[in-house]
Amino acid sequence: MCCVTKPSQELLRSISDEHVLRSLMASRRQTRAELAVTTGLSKPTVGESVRRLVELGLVADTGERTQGGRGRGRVGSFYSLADVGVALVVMIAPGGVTAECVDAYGDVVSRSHHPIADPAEVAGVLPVAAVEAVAGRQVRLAVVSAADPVDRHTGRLVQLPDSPFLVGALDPVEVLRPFLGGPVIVDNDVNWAAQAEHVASGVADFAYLYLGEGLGCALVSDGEVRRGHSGLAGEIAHLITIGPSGVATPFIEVFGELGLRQTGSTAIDVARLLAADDEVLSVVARAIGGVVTALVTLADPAVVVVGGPWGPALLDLITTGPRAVAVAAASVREPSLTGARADALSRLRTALVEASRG
Amino acid sequence: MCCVTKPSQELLRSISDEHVLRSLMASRRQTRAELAVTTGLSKPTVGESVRRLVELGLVADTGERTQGGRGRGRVGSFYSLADVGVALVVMIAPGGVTAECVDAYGDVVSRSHHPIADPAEVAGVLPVAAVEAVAGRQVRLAVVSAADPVDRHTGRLVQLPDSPFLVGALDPVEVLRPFLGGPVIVDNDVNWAAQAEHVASGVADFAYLYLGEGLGCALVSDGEVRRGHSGLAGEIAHLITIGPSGVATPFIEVFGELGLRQTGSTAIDVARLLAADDEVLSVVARAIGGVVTALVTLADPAVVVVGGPWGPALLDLITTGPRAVAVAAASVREPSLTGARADALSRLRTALVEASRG
DNA sequence: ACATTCTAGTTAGAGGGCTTGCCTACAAAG
DNA sequence: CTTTGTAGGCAAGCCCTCTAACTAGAATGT
Repeated sequence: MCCVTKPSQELLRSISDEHVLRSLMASRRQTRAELAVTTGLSKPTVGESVRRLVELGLVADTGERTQGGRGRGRVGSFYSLADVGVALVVMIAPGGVTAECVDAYGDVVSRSHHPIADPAEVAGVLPVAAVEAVAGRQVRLAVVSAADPVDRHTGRLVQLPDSPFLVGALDPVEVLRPFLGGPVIVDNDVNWAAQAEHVASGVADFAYLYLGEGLGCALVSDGEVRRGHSGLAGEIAHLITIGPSGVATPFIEVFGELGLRQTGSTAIDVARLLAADDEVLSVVARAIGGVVTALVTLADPAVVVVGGPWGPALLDLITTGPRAVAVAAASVREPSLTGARADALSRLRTALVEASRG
Repeated sequence: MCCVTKPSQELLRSISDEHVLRSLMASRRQTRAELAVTTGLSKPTVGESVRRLVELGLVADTGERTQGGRGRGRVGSFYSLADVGVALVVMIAPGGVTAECVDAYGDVVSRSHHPIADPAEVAGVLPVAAVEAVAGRQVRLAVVSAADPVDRHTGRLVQLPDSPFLVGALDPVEVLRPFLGGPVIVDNDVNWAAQAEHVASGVADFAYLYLGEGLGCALVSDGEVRRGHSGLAGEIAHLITIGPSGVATPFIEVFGELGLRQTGSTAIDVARLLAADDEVLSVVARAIGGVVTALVTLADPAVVVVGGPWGPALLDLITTGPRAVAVAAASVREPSLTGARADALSRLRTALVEASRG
């Protein structure tokens, strides 16, 4: 079903250009001869493609010449991507806002972090972090991770009944629009964390269970994070599970009944939970077991990855219901940022390829 | 990311051929001039493409000539797909086995149905139904719907603990292999039913809840049925929900506690359930509500479609938990067969396009 | 009866992209 | 100073698609 486009010479040309561009992204600084080898195209074709891409401003002669210890032979010109723009990666968490710029090679070229004490500061800090990270660079798109549910269509943070609202009401699309000339992609931090685990592990079907101040979950099916109709997939606070007395109870209320929620908030008190005695923890684990059973029966994951501040600590207590499924602790550090960064890189590269098509 | 292939003239040619082939599938019997219009290609290009496809045996001159009341002008030759093979669609249900052949136009060209009284008869009846439907035709692939969980990798029917095993142990791939020269795709009837609803409604994200002798569910995310790692996604019999007394209980056991399971079997007694009084039905509905809450929180569907022998009857009693989500009765008739047929057609067409690439 | 009109299909040529093969430029090694 | 080996350019050929013009042939109209 691939390529529903019309057959034309222009299509061939753009495919050649894509090969050259992606090869330069994979290893910068290549001569035309090297490009011909890495892309599998012929030398004249690569020469033409490079000429076009230089003219478009996407590729530039670095000025460097070969001969650097590569034996005899005529000097060659090194080409690399021109100053072609970056992707902005933003992580909005209750503890602070982080902004990064990633270039098409996947390198983080700038970074800015602002701790905050109160969610209300986000609106003020976000533009500051963004402007510091951007620092005048051309930004082609932005990818945002936020610690709250995200509306898939608008990109706004939404508050669900009775679930902790850590970051607070915010429209990242609107706030970031002045900094860039492209799309702003917003998603939940748990979804990005799952994306990072997916990239790291290569597993196509798994569930990511996040246990922290908030309760979240992400589902990866057929190699993609599935966000659902509104982007609220995995908001498991109200999933029915086994309560302390055995009565069917919404997941989040289990913590209320156990006195493990922060006073005056819907968030879970992580410190108190980790300090709880074995009896309480076994009740918590049984509730988690009910949630994992739902994950397993509905999504059939190859593995349930558990992350978050207190999730991995209870790993050994978690059962998966009647079907035996592996349970593992999350392995990626800074998972949300890593996942968002990976997505930003992939989108930036695709955007450049699109740009080469005019 | 489309088209990672090498740029070559052959690629253009194959794209042209694909356009011509798919146009002939959409409306058979076209002259070269009509094909040029429908595909958007030029007349000489279409002429060459048709010549190649005729040579490959995929397209044939029908012998018919135009002039049928279409005014003056030179007579043209009508072309259509040659005798190019069919797809076999098989539905294996507790009540019987149905086999159909579908051609590349989407027409059912043959059909055979064999009722059975006992699941043990499937193994004997399946080859008979298949041979009757096939009747000597060239079969390029088979798509099978079975009323039991299907192992995604082997295509075998698997028995899960304590869930009704309606069709019984069977390896449809092995049984059907003698009848065809291509792949055999096997999946759960509920997944196919969801596929049919997806085609009919066009909704990209929804859940399909099947309530019959067995309990099943299918999830459609981003426009595809998601089967999970082993193909067991949606096997909800053991999902924890609200039991008759309020205690957290596996879904299937709710029916056991209410005395609604068939004696000596794990299946639900549909007749008795439909005849039950309101109090029992409200308990059932509350249990379903727990399941739907799990569906909604985990998958975030745009709508929950309810199908099966007794599902739609309880439609008004079903609640969706804290998030309001539409609940609707399934609308497609013969949903499993329809969904399997649609998939078979799509695969057959793709197979023919592949064949044109040699 | 014969010219007109209109459509199906073919032919000719141009444009352009990719490849192979060969050539030039040029630096390091001997 | 010659040899060797690499970067890059040039020319020819192939082949795919397109446009434009042309041929074939039947219905219409006078």
